[in-house]
Amino acid sequence: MLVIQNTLSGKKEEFKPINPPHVSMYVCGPTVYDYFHIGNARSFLISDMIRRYLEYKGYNVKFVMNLTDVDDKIIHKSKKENRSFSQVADTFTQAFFEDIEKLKVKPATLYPKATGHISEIITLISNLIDNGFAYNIDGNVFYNVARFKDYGKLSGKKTDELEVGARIEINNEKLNPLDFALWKKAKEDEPSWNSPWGKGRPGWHIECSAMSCKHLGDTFDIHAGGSDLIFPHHENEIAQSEAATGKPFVNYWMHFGFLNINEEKMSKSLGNFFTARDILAKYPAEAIRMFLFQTHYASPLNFSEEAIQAAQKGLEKFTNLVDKINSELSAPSQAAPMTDFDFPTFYSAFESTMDDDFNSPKAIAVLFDFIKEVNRKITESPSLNSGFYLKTKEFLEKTAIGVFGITSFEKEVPASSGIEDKLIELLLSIRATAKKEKNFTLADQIRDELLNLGVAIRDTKDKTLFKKV
RNA sequence: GGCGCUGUACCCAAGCGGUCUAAGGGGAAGGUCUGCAAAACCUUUAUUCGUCGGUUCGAAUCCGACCGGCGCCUCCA
Repeated sequence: MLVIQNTLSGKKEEFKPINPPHVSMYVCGPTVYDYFHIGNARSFLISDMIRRYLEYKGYNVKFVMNLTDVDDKIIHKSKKENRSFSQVADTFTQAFFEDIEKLKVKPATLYPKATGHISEIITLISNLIDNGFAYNIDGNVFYNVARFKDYGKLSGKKTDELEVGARIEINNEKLNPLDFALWKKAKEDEPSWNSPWGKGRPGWHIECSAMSCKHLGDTFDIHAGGSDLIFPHHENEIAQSEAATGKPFVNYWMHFGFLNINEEKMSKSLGNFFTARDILAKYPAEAIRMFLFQTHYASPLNFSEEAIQAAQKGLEKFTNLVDKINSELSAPSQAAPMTDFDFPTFYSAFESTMDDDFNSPKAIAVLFDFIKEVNRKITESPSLNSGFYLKTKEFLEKTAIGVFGITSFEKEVPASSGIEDKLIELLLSIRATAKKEKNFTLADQIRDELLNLGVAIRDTKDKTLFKKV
């Protein structure tokens, strides 16, 4: 039984999709005004992991991630760089897709864009005005928070208390400082669309209501995002959607902890960030994923290169076993008796852990236990039935690869594979001869100098493996 | 000011009232294997969970106070 910590109730609840085996899931995606940073990446990777685990469970997941491609930051950047807002958005949309692919994120079912849904947005705003939940003041349309009695139910905020502490610049046009823009009247040199209220563009929150409704329906299963979106963004989405449809908007709200740096939230405005690109240039996607999944999604996580390196080191246990399996399966031995190994226990340990609100750190601990147990078998008996290796491979494919994407059975083909690998093989065969002749000085010299060149080698019984480091 | 999260070994981190004399990873130390390495395996590395009280037969887990860290209330994943 899968349970999910639901922000709406503040409790763990059993997950019951509206229409099983289908699951509808919406995650707030990027505003495409810059490269995303590793903190943003955390959200993308956590939602990827959640989606993958739901699929592991047999659900058919419709996973929608929006792209905010018109907004103040994009406009600001376009003015600064003297480009059109759509050029800026296109550039960083493309960069977004490049980066998530490198991070081995499984593509969402749909990536709807705000600018592709202007008519849906206008229809939704009209609906809200007609029902008295919104008002138009000189081409600016605002949501009337006071009209929505459940306002604050997600974030636990009370409207009267908010007003007290609010440092919002008071906009006299609004009836209430908490009211937020649904439609922003066009200014000079700003992108705009025609609407019943004149030229303008959508406010930030309305796009998510419009797009999630269009692609997932009035009520859907899971809506997720970073904790900083709880208020006001998700609170406002609820207000908009539920006022418009009269139905519950979302059944399960999930919120992710921040990625901190020096114990402070990583953010663009603080300037204390690393882009995912920068990190990907130094570390493989698997190491980044491992680093992130070794902490529970809702907890804050402090970023440090040491931590990524520790994760990468731990990952070697996976790759070493994968290499071993690959080499065993390339020369299968059916002869040995079938190995006695309790796969079902590991599957159920993995599942019961992940079923508990996606406890990935504990699930990864299960995987390490599994690896240790497999290695112990291998150590005990020199020759094992290939069926054992096949089942081991299948386990890793379903869990470590299918859910976490932290290793792979496919060999990465390096760009310069041709002659380079052949030269290494040549050196290794010379070294093998040297070893046979007990010329260990030469053998060690070859090993040391290969290592200096970034090639680590490892002798096994019948052959020598190498990998580039 | 309001609301919320958090403090576990050298570092990261799970733990959701009893199986905790507390998983897992990194690091460190010793051993087996190996020509030597590497990998793998074995052993060791918190009688203790920020501090002090309380509830309970029983608490890292619940309650209170205090100390420290963070976040939201304004764009932010």
